[in-house]
Amino acid sequence: MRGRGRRRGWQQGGASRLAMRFVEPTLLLLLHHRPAHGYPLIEQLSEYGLGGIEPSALYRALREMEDRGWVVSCWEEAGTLGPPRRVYRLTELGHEVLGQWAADLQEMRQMVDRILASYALHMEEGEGDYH
Amino acid sequence: MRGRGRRRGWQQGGASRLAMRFVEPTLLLLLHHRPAHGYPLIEQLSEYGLGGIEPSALYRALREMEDRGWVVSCWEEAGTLGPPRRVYRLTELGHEVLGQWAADLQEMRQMVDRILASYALHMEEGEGDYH
DNA sequence: GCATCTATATGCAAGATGCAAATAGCGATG
DNA sequence: CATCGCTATTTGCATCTTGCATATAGATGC
Repeated sequence: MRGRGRRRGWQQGGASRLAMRFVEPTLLLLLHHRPAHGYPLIEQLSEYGLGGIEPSALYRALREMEDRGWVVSCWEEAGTLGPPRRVYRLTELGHEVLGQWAADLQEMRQMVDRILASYALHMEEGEGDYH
Repeated sequence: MRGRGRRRGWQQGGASRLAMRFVEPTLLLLLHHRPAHGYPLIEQLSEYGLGGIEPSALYRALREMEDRGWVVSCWEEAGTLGPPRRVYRLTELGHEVLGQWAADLQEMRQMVDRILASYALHMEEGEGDYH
């Protein structure tokens, strides 16, 4: 993997910590789509705007999700392009958690919309002044 | 302040940590609207869906924003309903940071849209199954 | 053999968070 | 005036999270 998926734009400053919070639900979504091992998920996350995640953070997130019973893993020894792969698969519990995350993200989106609307309104009125 | 603004709904589990990330930009927005001290901001945050924030977390966030030069504070001794108030006011730098936050939140909103759209699509196709 | 890519894991310092508690001024009630 | 409840801010601390470096190691091509 080359220098692709570096962090840029919104993923800096306070927003970078914000981005990390979306790793968990996005992993659930990707694993809901199909079972996978960690390494390619790094690239897939960047397609969702989560580029540049630390590999260690990703692997730790997957292990923790397994501890919670949201996923289960097994080793794939043959046919890899390197060492064995730990392949994760969503459980029924993980499926439920994903559903809850989807609901939470919708509520969160409404909150963000409220913030942005309030900001836009105030910019319009105040012509971008500060006091 | 009575029992209002307790945490509920989306602000539980992983999403509660997510919510914390919006405290900083929301404070910038509220202080952009008008200068204020910490205590009433607790209630105002809950109007933006950030109810139940720990007072200590709020006060620490304000102090840190001051360390970074995004706000300045002064003491209001007279006319309070209790002890002196530390009143915060947005600086020009804070105004710029708020603008950056607004841009970041818009990008983040797009990311969430992509996640939710992908989830909805997959639910439609798979009838909510997991594999 | 050696470099490179694939693949996962650990260790640690620094930073963020939750919860409890300390401090203290003000107003109302008895 | 003693006390209660609300207003108001701060500190301490244990724990959790994060970023960064590093260890390990199989596969492939030169």
